[in-house]
Amino acid sequence: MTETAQQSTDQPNRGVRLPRDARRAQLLSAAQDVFVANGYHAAAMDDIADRAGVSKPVLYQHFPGKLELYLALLETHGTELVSRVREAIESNPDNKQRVRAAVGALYEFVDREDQAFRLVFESDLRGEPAVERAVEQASSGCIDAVAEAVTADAGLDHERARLLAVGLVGLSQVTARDWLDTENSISRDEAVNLMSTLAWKGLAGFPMQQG
Amino acid sequence: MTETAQQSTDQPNRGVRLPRDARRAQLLSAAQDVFVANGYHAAAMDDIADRAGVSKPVLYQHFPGKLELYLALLETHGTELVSRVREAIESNPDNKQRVRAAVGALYEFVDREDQAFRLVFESDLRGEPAVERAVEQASSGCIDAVAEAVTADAGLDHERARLLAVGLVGLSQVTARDWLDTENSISRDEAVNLMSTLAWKGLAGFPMQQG
DNA sequence: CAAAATCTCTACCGACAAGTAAAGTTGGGT
DNA sequence: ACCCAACTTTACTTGTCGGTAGAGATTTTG
Repeated sequence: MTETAQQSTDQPNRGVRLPRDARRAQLLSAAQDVFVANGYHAAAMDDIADRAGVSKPVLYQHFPGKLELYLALLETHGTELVSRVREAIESNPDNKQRVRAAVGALYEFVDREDQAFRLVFESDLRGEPAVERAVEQASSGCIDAVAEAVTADAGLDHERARLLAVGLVGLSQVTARDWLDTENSISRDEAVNLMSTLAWKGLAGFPMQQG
Repeated sequence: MTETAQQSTDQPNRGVRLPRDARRAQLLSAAQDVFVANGYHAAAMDDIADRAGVSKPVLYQHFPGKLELYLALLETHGTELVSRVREAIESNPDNKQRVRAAVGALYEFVDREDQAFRLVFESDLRGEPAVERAVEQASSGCIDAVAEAVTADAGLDHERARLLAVGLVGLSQVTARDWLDTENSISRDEAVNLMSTLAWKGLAGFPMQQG
């Protein structure tokens, strides 16, 4: 039994009091649903409060404003993603399998039920430094993780290795989103296989190319 | 005394009448600057009018609303991009050079002075069907062009070829943007070389993989 | 040179959403 | 059972921005 049950569409539990942590978690969850569905701008604080079965001031007792609420989600999922990618890479000895694991981690993140990736990869809030920083942090976290693994193997200097890493992460991210949009598509495993093979074969061209 | 000579402080041409087409073009240019700099939401119609040295009602005599103005730019640059990619592919006989030309076209587009790519690749307007359609059209236009070239060469079925094409386009697009952000970086040509090599070597792994 | 048509500007309206103050309500401690 | 404290809610304020009406200027035409 989930004591912090979500109020999806109706609000049967309006008025019930929750411990502070549970309430905060519930608000975050509701906010995520609304932000994912509508984007930052179209998401109204009223919508979020309604979704949580709560009124607006309650929201403002837990978060100082809309931006902070958004940032809390963004940072959580950003670091989450970076962790998953790092784990995937570090828990595999072989470099080829590392690439596959990294691509797999990206796909898994995109395939999550809560669609958290839309916050990180499709944020519609621009010009806000804190947001750009959070997104940049997630992005460069993944890139650095891949770049480290690639540098040694491909025998490239840091700058070029990083560009390759950017390519691999971008490739995974974009294809993962496309794969998700294409409903009746091939299985996730096969998509990951295709992409990691593409990446690996591509990388294989480089040591001899440079040295 | 009552000279309205204040005109020349910011916008020297304030008050000057222009033929309809010229005015429209100027407005589009101003709008692009503002949309690129601030994104859709933060761009105010007043800003655009000011930037064009014109007042707001003039804007509304040429475009029925903010959305239509935005769409006009989006569609123009979207089709422009697709054309460039198609040209790049079709004007090269060799498949390897086709890949390089396609990647080069993406980089060129991103490297344009007016930064039009930010409208197509970083649009912060979501939920508006017309916008999603325009972006989708640009995206799929590029993808299809690449997919056609890839299908024959790699001996893959349509679905997998398309996924690969998505990967190549995504790879180019993401790395191009990253390359642009990294000021003191390697030259565009070398970046294009790196990426198209990565793509080509990666693709080379596929005919034998499947057949 | 004068008058009208046309273009442009200043000033305004209304909608919408973030954030808040004060009233109302519920539950826990004694 | 009662009262206090914390939690919730209703209802409001405020600021911003898309869009518009009517006044003012300028070029063209008779």
